[in-house]
Order: sequence, then structure tokens, then C-alpha cells
Amino acid sequence: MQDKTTKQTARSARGQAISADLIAVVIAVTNGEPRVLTIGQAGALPSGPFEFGHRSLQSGLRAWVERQTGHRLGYIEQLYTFADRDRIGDERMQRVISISYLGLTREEQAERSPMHGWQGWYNYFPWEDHRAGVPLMLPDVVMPRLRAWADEADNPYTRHDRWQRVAIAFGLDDRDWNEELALQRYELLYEAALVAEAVRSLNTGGASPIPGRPMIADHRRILATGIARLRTKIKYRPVVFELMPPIFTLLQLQRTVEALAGRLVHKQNFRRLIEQQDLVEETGETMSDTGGRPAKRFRFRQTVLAERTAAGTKLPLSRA
Amino acid sequence: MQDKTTKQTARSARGQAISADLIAVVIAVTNGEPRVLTIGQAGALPSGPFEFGHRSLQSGLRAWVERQTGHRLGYIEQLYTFADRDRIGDERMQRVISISYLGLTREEQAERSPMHGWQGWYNYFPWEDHRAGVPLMLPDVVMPRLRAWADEADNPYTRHDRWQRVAIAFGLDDRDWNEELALQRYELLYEAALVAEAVRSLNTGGASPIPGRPMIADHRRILATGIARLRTKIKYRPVVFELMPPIFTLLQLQRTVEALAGRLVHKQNFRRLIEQQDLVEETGETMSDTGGRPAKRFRFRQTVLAERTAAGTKLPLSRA
DNA sequence: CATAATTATACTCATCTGGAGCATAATAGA
DNA sequence: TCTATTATGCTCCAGATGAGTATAATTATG
Repeated sequence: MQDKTTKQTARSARGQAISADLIAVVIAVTNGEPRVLTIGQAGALPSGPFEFGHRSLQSGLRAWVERQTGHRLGYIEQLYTFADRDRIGDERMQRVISISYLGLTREEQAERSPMHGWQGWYNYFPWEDHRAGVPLMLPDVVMPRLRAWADEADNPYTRHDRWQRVAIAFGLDDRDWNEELALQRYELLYEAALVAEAVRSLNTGGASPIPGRPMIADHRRILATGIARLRTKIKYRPVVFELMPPIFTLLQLQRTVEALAGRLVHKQNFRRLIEQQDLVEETGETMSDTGGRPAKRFRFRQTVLAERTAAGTKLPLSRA
Repeated sequence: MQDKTTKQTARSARGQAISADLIAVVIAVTNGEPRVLTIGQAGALPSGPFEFGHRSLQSGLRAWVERQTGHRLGYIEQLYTFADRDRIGDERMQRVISISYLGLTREEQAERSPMHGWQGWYNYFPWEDHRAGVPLMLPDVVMPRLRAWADEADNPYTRHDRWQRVAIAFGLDDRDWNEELALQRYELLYEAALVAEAVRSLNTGGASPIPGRPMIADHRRILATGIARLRTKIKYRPVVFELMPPIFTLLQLQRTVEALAGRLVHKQNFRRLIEQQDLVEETGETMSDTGGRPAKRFRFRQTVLAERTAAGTKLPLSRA
């Protein structure tokens, strides 16, 4: 009886025809700059429809990225799935589900292919790079306009709510800047119609967008999702190594982390953290063209991968 | 030129017809027992196809859960999206994408509807409840069979790899039990064909499954995904409160956390943690039918929700 | 009513961890 | 040789965390 309910509903499902798009946020870090793999005029992420022939979502994604950019993906993980109303097919309106993935690689491979481009991700999010201090555009351009946006609300509660969200996302008052909130910041800027995509779709004429390169459809939002995820993840899983060459110095590793986080790290403490976790081992060689004392070279200890994949966070557990 | 490439591939997408299923893992905690909302003979999760009329994936999911169980969802978050080969339509083979969500609620509401059932989640995963110590079935049944599974591999590397994965997932040797690895454990048990679903689909005759109620298709795996996600999340976001009544004592809160984590918590430290984070405030009343000294009653401070939604983990940052 | 059992709370203590900064070492370049 | 720059080793301190001790306030029981 109850089983029937289930089956019937499931059956009606098959009638609806929809399509699914696979979208990839592929990241690499070169010369201390995080980059994202793009296609077209660097205004789009590699993507393509999930097809019948694909063995799985992942393999479909790999196929599309390879076809469009010549780049072969290594590590990938799912980001998010959504189905917006405004995503429309060609002739008739048709529902499209977008399934996005985050991929990590080293840039070098397949660098030759002409159909792809690695773009510094801070071109799309200039307000996210705090390595050289707070970007001037924040106090000079972004904050005033967000302030104005908050104030323009009729309802005082809305005003307060808007401003509080801004304060949290951008670390105002005595709050710290939290690099993990990249997505929330982009969404706020979109809501406030300060990014080109919002002006475009909301048709909010007049105001010009703040600096930062736009992308087609919602690709920039997807990129922001990937950045936020990666910034969170590097803190509890050794994923940075997916972006590193086989051999590296601790400073190179540090620069990579800083590039991703968009902020600086305390050098000595960074080394302590890495070493005490047994994440790396010395190769024995040193590297001397560092401009100072030669640095020891390290390699990632594959061994820990299995163990560290499992992490764990805090709870006042009892051992008994 | 490159833009064309994008558009063309996007276009070819529309031809493929696939369907998408929405699947819900809805959790509540009653009397210190975590429960999941099921339909049918308690062997399935609420689910249904994503339809053209649905405003979004989320609203489609809410509609299905409400129709099938009479339960109105509050907090929900996306879990995972997958597209298995073996998921087949009625007549012809058709691709189905499954999009799963985690929902948190209080059981009370709509308790009356006859078409639904709240099932203790440890019925499905008896090896996951370590509140009363390590379940006997682990040393008595599960571990020996996992050991045998590891040993039956021809390749010594495979043997070692299998056993290492088991050791990590189940906290052997000097490792701690990590409650967050619920999904990995289920997947290992599936791989070793120790759960009914695996025996069913792999057609591995003979061996009987270990204790633990099975579900249809991959619903139990999805449930495991939800459990793992929730166990991880309660540690850095105040989501537990979605499961609590408006007013509660600290012990009730603790019992809820313990129910989810499947392990005990140090009482004094738990209170310290909660209080120092300003997550709750006293109502002024006390509750005296606790069997001992009356307990103060608390309520969740909605105020912190906005702030705490943003969290942050560790990195040796520098403030300069 | 006295005592036991049970739950609530307040504190103390020993570690561990993370943020900062000082000091020294080892090179290249002026 | 002196200076600038990067690499490394160590120390300090404060706050967070795991455990355990000591009371307080009720209910259940004999």
C-alpha cells in the first residue's frame, strides 16, 4: 500500500525530460597565482551536457574538460547542483540541472593546447586578494556602495539585516576578514547589483559594476563556490599537494597556500604545522636560487594520504 | 570562435533526455534517539522526480516529502548528486540523476499522518552506536568478516590496502573511533558484500549479511551520507538546534548531540563549550522532573545564527 | 526523616595548540 | 666586508581542551 505510493510517484518521474550540464572549476597555482581554467574569451568555465554515453558524472566531466581544453583532470570533487528557473534551452523552455565540480591540477600539463586559458582567479574577484593588505577597492568602492544598498531599503529591519550581512561577510567592525566567505560575498554583491551579471539579468540600469571580470551565466558564482570550498578544505585535508610539483620547498608550499587563501601566513608557524603533521619528507637536496640561504627540498608523503583523508574536528568527547 | 565551441556543446545537450530524482534524508531526535523519516515499509526514503512545475530543487523536495509523509521541512541542505548506471526507467533504459538532501526537524509536527514512519537510524547502522561502548557485533561479527575479506584478496598489496582501509575506518590498532566515517564504513561493508544491498546486487550468494536493516536501491548509502555529514557539521555549525524544542535543558541538548555522534560527551566540558560560545540563554525557569537537582532551562539565541553561520578553521595566519 | 541515588554546576589542573617574535644560519650581491 | 634576503630553530604566552574533584539541590526509598 505504502509501497505503491512510492512506485507511482517514481513512475511519473520518467515522463519529464530535462537535461544536465556538467561544469568544471579547475584550479592550478603557478608563480604564486591561483588560476582557473577557462574557455572562450575567458568568460566561461569548461562545461557540457551529461550524455547517455558517459559512465558517470565524473567521467562525463573529465571528457568535456579534456575535449574543450586538452587538459586531463586528476583530483576532482563535487561542488553543488542547482536548477535555476532562468536556465533555458534553445527553442522551447526546458529545465537544465547544473552539476558543478572542483578540480585540482598542476598547470604545466597540456599547456600547449590553444583552446584554453588559465586566468588568475583574482581577476574575477579582485576584492578577495588580501595578501598585500586590504585591497583599496574595498574601502574606496565596494563598502560605500554596499552601505548605500543597505540604506536604500525602506524597511528598517531590512536595512539592519542587510548591513549585518555585509559586516559579517566583509569582516567589518571588530570582526576578522574570513577568506572562506568568498561565496557569500559574491552573492551579496550580486544581490546589491554591484556585479555585471546582476546588472545584466536584473536589468538594473544606471549603476556601473565594481571592478572584477564577469563570466557568462552563473559561472562566476560557481567559481566563487569552488574558491570558498577550496579555502575551507585546505585547512583540514592535504589537498594543496594536488597543486604542487613533486618536489618543492616549504616556502613554495606556503606561497601556494597563501595564494589560495588570499592572505599571508606566519612562516615559522606554517613550517611547524606542516612538519609536525608528517605531511612531507626531505629529499636531501637543497635549492639555492632562492635569493638567500638555500632551502631544503621536500616531497609529499603519499603514505599519509589514506590516514589524513579521515580527519575530525572538535567535540568535548570522553575517552571512557 | 571559441565562444562558438561553447554554445555548440551546450546545444547538443538539450537533445539528451534524462530525469532527476530528489531524495530526502530527514532527521529528528526524540528521547535521545536519532530517527529518519521513511516511507513504505520503512525501507525507503521520501523521494520523487524533479518536475517541471517545481520552482527549484529544494522546493521540489519539500513538495515530495510533504506529499509522501505529511511532514513540512524546515532546514535543508544538499548532500550529493550521482548518476548510476544501474538506475533504470520503466520500459526503456533511461538515465536517472539522484539529488539528495539532508533535512533537520523536530519529530512532533505532523506526527499523525499514517503514511510515514520515523525509524531509529541505528536500526540501519547498528555498528554506529558507541554510546554504550563498542557494539558487540563489531568484534564478534563485523571485524572477523572484514578480516576474511581482506585476506581473500590474491594480491598482497590489495590485502594490505583493504586491511588498512578497514583499520582506519573502524579505528583499529591505536587509532580512535571516528564517528564521522560512517559513510566510509558503510561503503567498506558494501564492498566486502557484508550488507544485504551488496549481496542483492552483486549476487554474491552464500554469506548472510551482518545485522542492520537494509533499504531499497541505494537509500541506505544516502542515509549514511547524511549521517556522516551531520556528524561532521554539528561540530562547527549550530545545527543541533534545528532538532531541539524551543526550550531545553543542557542535558537534553547533550543527549541530542550524543545521539547523533553515537558517542558520549564529557558533561562539564560540554556545558563550558556551549556557554562560552553564547549559543544559549537562560529562560529563568527550571525543570525539576529530571530525577535530580532541577536544571535551568535554556533557549537558543537566534542572534548568533547569522554570525556563527560563518565559522572558520585553522591556518597559521598572521594578523599583520 | 535520614540516607542513597541522581542530576546540576562550579572549579581546578595539566596539556596541547596556535599566534608572535627573537636569534642564528647560509647565501648572493654590492 | 657589509647588507639584504631567505631558511630554520626555539621560546613565550594565552586560550582551548580533556579530565577529574567538590558541592548543591532534588527525588526515591527504607
